[in-house]
Amino acid sequence: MVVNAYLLIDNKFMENQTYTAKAAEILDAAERHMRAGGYDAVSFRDLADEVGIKSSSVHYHFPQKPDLGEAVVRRYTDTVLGALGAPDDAGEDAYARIERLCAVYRTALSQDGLICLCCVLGAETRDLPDQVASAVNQFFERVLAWTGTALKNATGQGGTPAQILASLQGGMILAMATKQPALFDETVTGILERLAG
Amino acid sequence: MVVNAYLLIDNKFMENQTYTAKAAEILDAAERHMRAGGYDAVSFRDLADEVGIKSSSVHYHFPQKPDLGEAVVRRYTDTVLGALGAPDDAGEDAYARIERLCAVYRTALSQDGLICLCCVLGAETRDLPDQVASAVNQFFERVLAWTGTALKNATGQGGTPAQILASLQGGMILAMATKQPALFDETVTGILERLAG
DNA sequence: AGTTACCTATCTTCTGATAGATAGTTATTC
DNA sequence: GAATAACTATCTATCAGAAGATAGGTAACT
Repeated sequence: MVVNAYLLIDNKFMENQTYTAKAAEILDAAERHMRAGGYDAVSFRDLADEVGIKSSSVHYHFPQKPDLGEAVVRRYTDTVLGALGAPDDAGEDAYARIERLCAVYRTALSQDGLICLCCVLGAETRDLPDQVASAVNQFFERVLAWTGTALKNATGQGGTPAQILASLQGGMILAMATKQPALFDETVTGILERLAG
Repeated sequence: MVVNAYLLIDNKFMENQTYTAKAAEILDAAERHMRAGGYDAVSFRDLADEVGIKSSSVHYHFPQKPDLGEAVVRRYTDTVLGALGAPDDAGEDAYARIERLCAVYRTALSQDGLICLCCVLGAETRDLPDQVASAVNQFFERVLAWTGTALKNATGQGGTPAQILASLQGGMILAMATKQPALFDETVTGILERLAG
C-alpha cells in the first residue's frame, strides 16, 4: 500500500518527524529567538554560532529561511499538542482538561521566560512567508479543535474555545509587556472561574 | 511657573505633541509597517520611499530607530486614549464604557485590517530597545488604568481590567492568525456577556 | 545669522543565499 | 573482500542587497 505523502503532513504520522541532533539544536535556537523577537529575530549566522557550525551548514539542514520557520512552528505545534494529551479522556472532566491547557501555557512562560511561539508569530502573520503563516494557522486550528473537544459536556458557562484561547494568548502578551507575570495568572483565574460556574 | 518636563510625558499635556506634516506621514507609514510585521518590519528606506523623501531625511526627523519607534508608540497611545474618551463620565455605566473599548479595537481591526500596535510590539518586548519597550509598557498601564476606572461601580462579574484587555489582545491575534475576523467578535461577545451578568 | 527640511554620497555591518571543496560514512557492485 | 559510487554533514569563500547611520552640502524661510 502506498501512503499518501500529503496525508502524512496533516495527520499523526507527522508528529514523529525526527531530526538529527544538530538540526534539533538549530531548531531549539531558532525557536528561542523567534519567541523572544519574532521571525526577523532569527539569523542564520547567529544560529550557526550558537550551535557551533557555519551559516552555510544551517542552509544544508534548512535550505531557505521559510523552511526553517515552518519546521520550528510544526515542531512546536506537535510539542504543545503532545503536552496537552488527550482531550477526550473519559477519566477527566472539562475543568481538569482546561486546567491542563492553562498549565501548559503557564509552564512555557515561567520556565523559559518566553511566550507562546504562535502568539508572537500570529501577531506578525501579515508579513510572514505564506509557508510559515500557514503553519501558524494550523497551530491555532489544532489547539482550537483540542479545546472544543475538551469542553464537550462541560457544565458551567466556560466560554468558547476561541474565548479561552484568546485570554491565554492575550494574558501572555500583557504579562510580558508589563513585566508582570501575575497578570497572566489573573487571566487564568478568570478562565477557570467561569468554567467552574 | 516652571513646568516639570518629566511630568509632561506622563500627563495630558503630552497628548498634544505636534509633528510636521512630513513627520506625521513618516509616523503613519511606520505604524502601518509595525502593526503588520513588528519593529523589524520598518526600514528607513521603505519609509522614505513611501513618503517621497530620502532615507537620510527620515533620520532628520527621527535620529535613531528607537526614537522613531518610541514616537510611533506614544502617538498611538494618545490616539487610542483619545478615542476612548473619559472613563468616568457620569452619564454612562460600565457596560457602555467597555462596549466603547471593544469598539475602538474592533474599528482598528476592520478599518485598517491591522491589529493593535502594542499587541504586536508587546509580543516581541524582549527584543525591543528599552526606549520602545518602555513606551509599550506605558500603553498597557494607561489602558489598564482607563479600564479600571471604567469598571468602577460595575454591577455584574465582568472580570478585571487585565482579563478584559487580555481577551481583546488575544482575540485580535486569533482573528489575524486564522484569518477569521469572527473570532475577534466572539471574544468581544464573551466580554460583554460577562459584564451584563 | 540661524534654523528648517531636505539632498547627495558614502560607510560599515548584517542579511539570506550559493558554489564548490572535503572528509567520513554507508551502500552497491564486481 | 575490495573497489567504487553515493550520501551526509560540514567547510571556505563569496555575492548582492539591505540595513542603520553619518558627513557635509543646498535652498528657503525667519
